[in-house]
Order: sequence, then C-alpha cells, then structure tokens
Amino acid sequence: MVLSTGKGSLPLYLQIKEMLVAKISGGEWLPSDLIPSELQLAQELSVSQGTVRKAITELVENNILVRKQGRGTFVANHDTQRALFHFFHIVNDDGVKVLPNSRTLSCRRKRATRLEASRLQLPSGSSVVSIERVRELEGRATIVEVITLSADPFSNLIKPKACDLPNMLYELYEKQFGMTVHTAEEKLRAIAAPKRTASLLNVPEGSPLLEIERIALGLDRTPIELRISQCSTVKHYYQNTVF
Amino acid sequence: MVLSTGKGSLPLYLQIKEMLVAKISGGEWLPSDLIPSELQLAQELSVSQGTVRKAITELVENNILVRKQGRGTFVANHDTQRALFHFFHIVNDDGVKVLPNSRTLSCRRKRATRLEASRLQLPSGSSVVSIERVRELEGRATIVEVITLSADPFSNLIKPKACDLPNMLYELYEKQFGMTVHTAEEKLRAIAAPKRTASLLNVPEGSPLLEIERIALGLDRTPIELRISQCSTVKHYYQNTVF
DNA sequence: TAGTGGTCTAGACCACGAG
DNA sequence: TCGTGGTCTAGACCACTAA
Repeated sequence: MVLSTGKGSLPLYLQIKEMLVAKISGGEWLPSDLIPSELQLAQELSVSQGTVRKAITELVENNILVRKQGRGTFVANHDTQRALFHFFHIVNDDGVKVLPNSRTLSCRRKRATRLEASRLQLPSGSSVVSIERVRELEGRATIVEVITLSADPFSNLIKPKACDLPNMLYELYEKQFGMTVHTAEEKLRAIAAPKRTASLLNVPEGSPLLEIERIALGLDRTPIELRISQCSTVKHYYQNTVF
Repeated sequence: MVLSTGKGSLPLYLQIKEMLVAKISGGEWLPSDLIPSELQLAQELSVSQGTVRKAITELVENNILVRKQGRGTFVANHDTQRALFHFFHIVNDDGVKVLPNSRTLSCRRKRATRLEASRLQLPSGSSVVSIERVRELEGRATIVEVITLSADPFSNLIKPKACDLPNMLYELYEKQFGMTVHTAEEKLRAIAAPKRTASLLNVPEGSPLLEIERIALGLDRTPIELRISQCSTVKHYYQNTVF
C-alpha cells in the first residue's frame, strides 16, 4: 500500500482509514482480531504515530475498531451486546431493554417481491431467503418479523432445520457469512393489525401496531437484510435518542 | 479559570471542554458567536494548541461548536435547519423531509399532571404552559401535538396572542429564553386515534396513529419541554438511522 | 519489565477567508 | 497579506495489561 501525498489527494489519515476499512471488509482482519499497534502501522506506512492515531480514532468513533489501553486495538466484535443495544429499540414500560426470545415459524427460499428486490438492490424476481418469526418479550408475544435476505450469500440458511435459527441473527451473519451489519435505516408507521399478525400476537384484528421496516447495511453500505417487524406497543415502546 | 494537573484530576482537554460548555450554557457566549482562536485559548490557559484543539473537536462532534476554516470557531446556531434535520423525523413516502405548517389551537397556563411533572422533573402540581397545535405536511393535517413547558422560565409565552407562536419552537426557546435544545429522548407507540385527534386529523376514530412522547433536554441535560405528538402515518412515516 | 494506548507539547507547513 | 483552522511530525511522559 502506497499513500499519495500530492496536492489534490486526500489527507493521509483518511487514506489510512480507507485502507484499514478495506482490510476489515475484505476479510483480512476479522472481528475481535488484534490489529498492529499504532507505532507499527506508522512505521510500515512511513507516517507518524499521530497520523495513524487520527485514522484509528475516527474508526473507533464509527464503532468499527475498539481500543483497549495496554492491550492494543481490535476489530469491533458486533456481538450480542452490540446487536441488542444498538439495533434493538424496543424497551418495556420502565425503559429497560429486555432480551427477546424468538420462535421461527418458517425459513424458505422464494422469489423477491418488488419491494424486497428494491430494498435489497436486487434484480426484481431474484431468489431470496424469507424468515418469519415471533418474538416474545417478558413472556408476551410482542413482535412478528418477516426477514428477507438475498439468497446468494445466505442460501445455506435454509439447510439447517428451520427451528434452530439463533435469536440474534446479526451475530450469525457476521460469524457464518462474514457480513457485518454496521448501519440500519428504519421506517416506522402505525398500522392496523392484519389477521395473521393479530392471531400470532393475541390481539384483536385491526388494533394498532407499530410497524418497523428496517434495512441493515454492511460496512461498505451494501444492503444485507430487509426486516419488517410488527410490534404490539401495549406493554413496550420504541425508544430513540437524538443528539 | 485554573486547570488542575495532578494525578486524580481529569485530563486537561476534558477540563477545557467543561469550561467551554459552561461559557455557552451560562450565556457568556451566545449561539453563532465567534469564540477565541485555538492559539489564543491555548495561551490564556497555558496549554498547547493541540490540547485546546482536542477539546474543541469533541464539542464540534457534539454539535455544540462549528469550525470554519480561515474564519474561526463559532457557537452552533441551532436554527431551522438543525431543528428540522435533527429533531424532526417525519418524512413523506419518498423519504423527503418537508417543513410542516403549524396551527396553534391553544396556549394556556395550567397545573402539571403527574406525567408532565415527572417528565419535566418538577414538583407535582407545578404551574406549566400547555400548547396544543395541529401540523400540516404537504397540505394534509398529519400531527396533533400537545406541548408542556415549565411555567417558570416560559410564562411569557402566554402573553402574545396564541395564534402567532412560531412554527419552530426550539428556535424560539433559544432566542427568547436562552434555552438550547441539544438532545431529545423519544418514546414511540402505536395507538388508536382518540376522538379529538381523529376529528382534527380527519381520520376515523380508533384508526392507528403513531404517538411520539419526546423530552427535549438542554446542554446541561435539564428537561426543557415535553411534547406528545400523534401522527397519521398514511402518507408519511418516522425515519431513523442507527449506526 | 516491555509494549500498548492516552495525554500533551512545540513546532512545521498548508488551505482558506477576509481585508 | 495575515490570522484562522487542517494536517502532520517527533518527541515526552503516564496508565494500563500481560508475561
């Protein structure tokens, strides 16, 4: 890797940042790997420690790297904690986040609807994997989810028995498929409970539900997953903090 | 101001950060004021430019200061743009944020309900200002809002005719009352439209609405405003991006 | 004790904005 | 042209971790 230092070129620290992201999204460095020390990188790249430091600082702020004083810098491990605290916004009436249980109803291959194809940026009619599941919070069926994945990287998902899909799918995508979910874009609406959801959640048909359409994006902003969640907000709510 | 440099003390740059925030939330520096240059602050505080720089960098990341190359560093101006883009999450079906129009229905003084008092951290039964208004998006009545403010700093709000309250209240709080809204905590639920809201929004009673309960917090995290918005999500939705 | 990140310094040069 | 923030260097010392 050679850094360019001319006039019209990006600042060194941004070039280094891109290089580090490439190592991670290219699979050379895996989640929870220790990366070379700041001094080592600085020597390899013939820049000062401060310049490497600035690149790493921005990646730490993006939750892509994690610094541990005295130990080194690691590729972020987007595990249960992160999935739960960053991407799961449903809390109980006391404002406490509780881990949901999931029961998978089906997991099969099908052709993408127009919506699914467009959200996942696939050609219309592409083959996708579709998962339907019910999530319980504090013993109460609260969320019905329909999850759509491009069949291309994820076709192996259908092979295991449908029922043993893990609760935290993002962890699975990362460990089994090397797809790290880094960002999510959500659209929220209030809807009237459709028949099937109503019966799964044990609420009257037509009662108000919170519908969340989420696109999960990778480190390089490729769409990974489309997830439509229909949530009863009788005993829980969606929490968001804006800075 | 003297910085402490002993063992158990905070890093210098954090002490400087606190000092700068104090100047702003204390009213010594007002929104869109130019603050002293990095070099000048460094000399006054007897630290290096890099240390001041680190403090300022963090405040820029928090949207409290704004840097302008060649000109200087300014106190952030939390004006229309910011209010619109940071705190307003309702977009139309094309994902486009549109400026709402507001029609104020009432603006009066009353005693806080238990909920209002607890959210605003006031003694129960305190005097508060309560505003009710309807907001139109793209010509369509979409949101009914009930806004509650502590009467103590805000009692002047009742004096003008109720109808000429501005559309962007956070700008008013900042300019008229020196209260800058920096953070908001939102709780979202789906509810069945109550009678009054239904008639204001021209939807059937009981139809699903998105209810947003928002607490707006100041720079020092004091609660400033409680706002309950009931939104029709037929032609619009609530948008959120998670990193 | 050796190696890591965390803080801090004192300087250099560049890019930009205003007069 | 001058002062600002933006980038970059080469060092110093501290705090923490692991061997």
